[in-house]
Amino acid sequence: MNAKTTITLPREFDFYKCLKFLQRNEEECLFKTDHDTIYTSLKIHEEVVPFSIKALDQELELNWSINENSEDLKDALVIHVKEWLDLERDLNAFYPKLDETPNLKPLLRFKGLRLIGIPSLFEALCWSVIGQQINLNFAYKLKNRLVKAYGTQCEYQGKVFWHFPTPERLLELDDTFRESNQYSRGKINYLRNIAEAFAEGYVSKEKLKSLSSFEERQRLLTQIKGIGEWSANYALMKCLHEPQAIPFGDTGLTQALFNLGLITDRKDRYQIEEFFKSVEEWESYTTFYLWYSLM
DNA sequence: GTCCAGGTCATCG
DNA sequence: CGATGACATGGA
Repeated sequence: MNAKTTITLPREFDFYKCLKFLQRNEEECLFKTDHDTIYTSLKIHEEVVPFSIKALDQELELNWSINENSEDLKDALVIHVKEWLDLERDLNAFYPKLDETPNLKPLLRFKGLRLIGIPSLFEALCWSVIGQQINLNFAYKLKNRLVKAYGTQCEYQGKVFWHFPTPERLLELDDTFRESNQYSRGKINYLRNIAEAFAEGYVSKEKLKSLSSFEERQRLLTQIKGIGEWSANYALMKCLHEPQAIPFGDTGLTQALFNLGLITDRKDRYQIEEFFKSVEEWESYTTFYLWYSLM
């Protein structure tokens, strides 16, 4: 049996700009897209539920298959999609900031783009480790192999995609997998460290949310070996939509800032800190728009 | 062949 | 402390 619901869209929202970001790499396996729909999955009560998100004029239409214990499935899906696509944020305070800073005006052409997140903290941290130090194409290849070896396959409306592995599954990572899949020793160790932290309950999204300051949240994450400042801030930005989470050291970020003439020395952290003072409270949104400017 | 990609850690001086 | 090298691989 099929079920559906809709989400009314906020004012500043452009589905196709978001879709372009989602379509940036063909190796992406956690969701699939076509011209107006996203196909993906959400885990609820230990069950992976595939569903679709279709863009209509004024709303998004969610579709999924009904099963026995899906009482609160609808609410969970709506909350998840709102979080993933950051639909609740009021962007009206952001665009004046871009308009006021001369070199940021080019970013106004991305109006309606939302900060596409990674609602699962575990996945966000693993993805940050996979992306460390290598180019994005290679990172997507590595993620693809990891997910297909340890994740869950889904099929919905004729599309095939995957759900990210659990921490318990990634505890199984070993040298056999490493050697045949071109992972470095470092990445495997780091992924295992993250998996351990989650399996033991030492790190969780709930725990992170209960901390009262950015510094405390950053500290909890960087206690995992393999999660440095860049990875912690990346995860805080993509998972908690933390406004002040700036992924310092990010080559894409510095490249974009340099392209727009906002910094003159790509290695000068001070210049980057100074720049971000001009977009206070919107640091992560600006970062996301800067990344988008590179696509 | 060299250098750099959505970095991090261990090991120096 | 700050500097340096290793890490796996592919593309420019």
